[in-house]
Amino acid sequence: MHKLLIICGPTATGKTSLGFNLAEEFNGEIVSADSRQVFCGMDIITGKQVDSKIKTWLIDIVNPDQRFSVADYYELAWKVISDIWHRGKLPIVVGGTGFYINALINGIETMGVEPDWKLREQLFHCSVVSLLETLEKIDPQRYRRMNESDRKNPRRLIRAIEVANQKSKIKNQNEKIKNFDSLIIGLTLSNEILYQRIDQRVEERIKMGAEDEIKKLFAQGYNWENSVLGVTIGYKEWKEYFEKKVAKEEVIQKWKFAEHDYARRQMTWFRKALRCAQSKWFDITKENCQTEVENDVKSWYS
RNA sequence: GACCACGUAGCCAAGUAGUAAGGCAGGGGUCUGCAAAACCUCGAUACGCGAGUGCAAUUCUCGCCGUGGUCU
Repeated sequence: MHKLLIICGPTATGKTSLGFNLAEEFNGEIVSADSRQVFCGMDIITGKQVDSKIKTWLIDIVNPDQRFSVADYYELAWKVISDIWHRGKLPIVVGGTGFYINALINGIETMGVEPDWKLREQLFHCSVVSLLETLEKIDPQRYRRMNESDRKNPRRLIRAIEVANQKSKIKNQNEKIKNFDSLIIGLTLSNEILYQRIDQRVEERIKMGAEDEIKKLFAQGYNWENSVLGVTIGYKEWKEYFEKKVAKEEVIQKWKFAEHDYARRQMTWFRKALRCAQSKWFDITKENCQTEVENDVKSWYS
């Protein structure tokens, strides 16, 4: 059976470096699972890393003003993975976007129901209550399945209505499930140290020219509204700075906090994912972490 | 040294004679085509110290300490 290695974990845990090492050792290629590194020109702030010897796929594949979603990721990622398999190499999925990784492994049943942008725009102005009423009317089952959190989430409600409108397009789950042997490696460490690492990395990115990167993107015609910049950590925090409303120090602090928050959300995702599949956590602050991972992969791969 | 102001959770910050908003930070969670998004949820027994008046003080009075400012 084909093998698929997956490396996940919150930001700033060294997933990419580990990926490169393992790729070298096991004749692999990297398949990125990162919802922001797909965008061209967003390099420093999203933390893109390249290795001259190791091929990395699914980085720099669209422009910041183009739409990209899990569905796109799913299609592309499987295409790439199949290709790597055909060439007799090991695909190593590396990334922090839990949603993408989860979709890749388990498939998405409503995939195939494309976004109805007209509908979305229409419903955008509706209150949560009226969205709920609409959904309850057209798809009571879905309504009942939703939890407290999702019922108050307009974005999810709108999507649910969108799906309900095109129910016939929901694909059979089985079609989407691929057959492969996967090993998931999760990287962790205590929040305290993780936050220190994040803060340090933010400082480094500023030194590397984060501010200039944003200016360059502006110069290319991208702005907070027409691109993904306005909803991306490390970029959106600068908005008020460029509007001369806040000092740079404040931007930096907000950026750090946003990364902490993001790391926490990533962890809740991975905690769940790693509970079921064939997977294992590694504490990167442990001395022999790297060796342990290598041994695990070795015994799984052979 | 004198005068004035202030002293509320890790930080910022409201407020009241009957034991106290909110924000940030922090923790937990949701998740099936925007996911670095969007959304849900949870704390902490915080009113500088001492005395006085009051049924009752964080809230009033006095003293002390601390911080900031003004003045000679």
